[in-house]
Amino acid sequence: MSENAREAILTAARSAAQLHGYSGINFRSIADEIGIKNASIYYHFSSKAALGAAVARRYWQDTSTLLAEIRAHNPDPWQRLRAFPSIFRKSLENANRLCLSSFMAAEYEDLPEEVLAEVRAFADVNVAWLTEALADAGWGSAQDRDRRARAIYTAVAGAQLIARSRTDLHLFDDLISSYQEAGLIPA
Amino acid sequence: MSENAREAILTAARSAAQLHGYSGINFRSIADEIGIKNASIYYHFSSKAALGAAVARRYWQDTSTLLAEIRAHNPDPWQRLRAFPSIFRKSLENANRLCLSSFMAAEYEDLPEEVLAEVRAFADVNVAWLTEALADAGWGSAQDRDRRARAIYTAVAGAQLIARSRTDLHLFDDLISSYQEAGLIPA
DNA sequence: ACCTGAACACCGTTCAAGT
DNA sequence: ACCTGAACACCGTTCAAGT
Repeated sequence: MSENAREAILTAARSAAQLHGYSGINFRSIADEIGIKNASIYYHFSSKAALGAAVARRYWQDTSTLLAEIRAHNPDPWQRLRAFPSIFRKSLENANRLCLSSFMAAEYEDLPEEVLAEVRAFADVNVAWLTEALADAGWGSAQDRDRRARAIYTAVAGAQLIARSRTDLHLFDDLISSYQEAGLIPA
Repeated sequence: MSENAREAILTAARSAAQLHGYSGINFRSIADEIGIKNASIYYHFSSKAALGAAVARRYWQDTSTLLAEIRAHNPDPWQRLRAFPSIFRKSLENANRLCLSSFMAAEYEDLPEEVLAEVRAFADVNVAWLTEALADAGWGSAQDRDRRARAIYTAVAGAQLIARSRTDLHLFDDLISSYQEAGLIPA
């Protein structure tokens, strides 16, 4: 049960964090969910900060894997750029969940530094992936690509946030289409 | 002290909410700050939900006033569109505060319905103002304008969220410039 | 009309104690 | 090695009580 308990805690904490944020990670609820006592969580994670950092680290690592799969399945860089928003869409499809990193960006003032570092890593992974796709597409200069990659990531994260507040997947799709029509996301 | 206490509570709660969210509105801290006891807040607001709704309502009303001033000072609709992001920039300048509505959009799952209604009103006010500016500029069809207004509002809110997580005003300016260069914000 | 103290169930955290 | 019970200071909320 040792490795299993640790994994079960991580899974439950991530699910809670995408719904309620870092501040909404509740040790008693998580413990109940996986059938241990809340004090037991401290055997696996030294503090809420440590648990939060572990959740955020695992989150960007999983996202990095997903992005690598999209890259592997889509040799055409333009297709990759079109596929990028699908990761954010999947969160909304999954019980209206928000990107963990967006939630934690909002909670910036209350986050321990070790958690913040992982939040920044998530953004970096996404921006690097987009930059590479733009480069493969032969789009713009190196500096232009970095700027545009940040703009795309930011706008898509914003679309997820706003669509969530209306529980409206169609609004998300519509915002992404608008970005594409406007030329923000090259197509 | 009666009207003053109510106003003082609203001001302190708004400040806290832009830094820590709805869940971070703390009755004991607010009471300390304005020199009353936490139980006294319930004389002015029947619950945390009622206080949160009052804060969010006041917030979109104040924003609506600010937007009207920008409109009054900028007869040129293109100038108005360029000025729009300045409201979100001011929040960041003010101790890295986030748009209350963005924070509450993240907290969607934990918000009482009466608070959510005010969050939606904030987005509506912003989108309506942008739609009007696009119309005055003779930009697109009525349907295009509504879609584009939503996209601009969403992307700017996203830029504020991401720039906040790096405490980086320059990043905010850079993202807005990218939006303009990409043509998302007509210039 | 406006405010307070004391109590409630709830949080993260600690720690000595169990197996 | 892994888990627990009991305690701590903290939260939103209630309510009877003060002026």
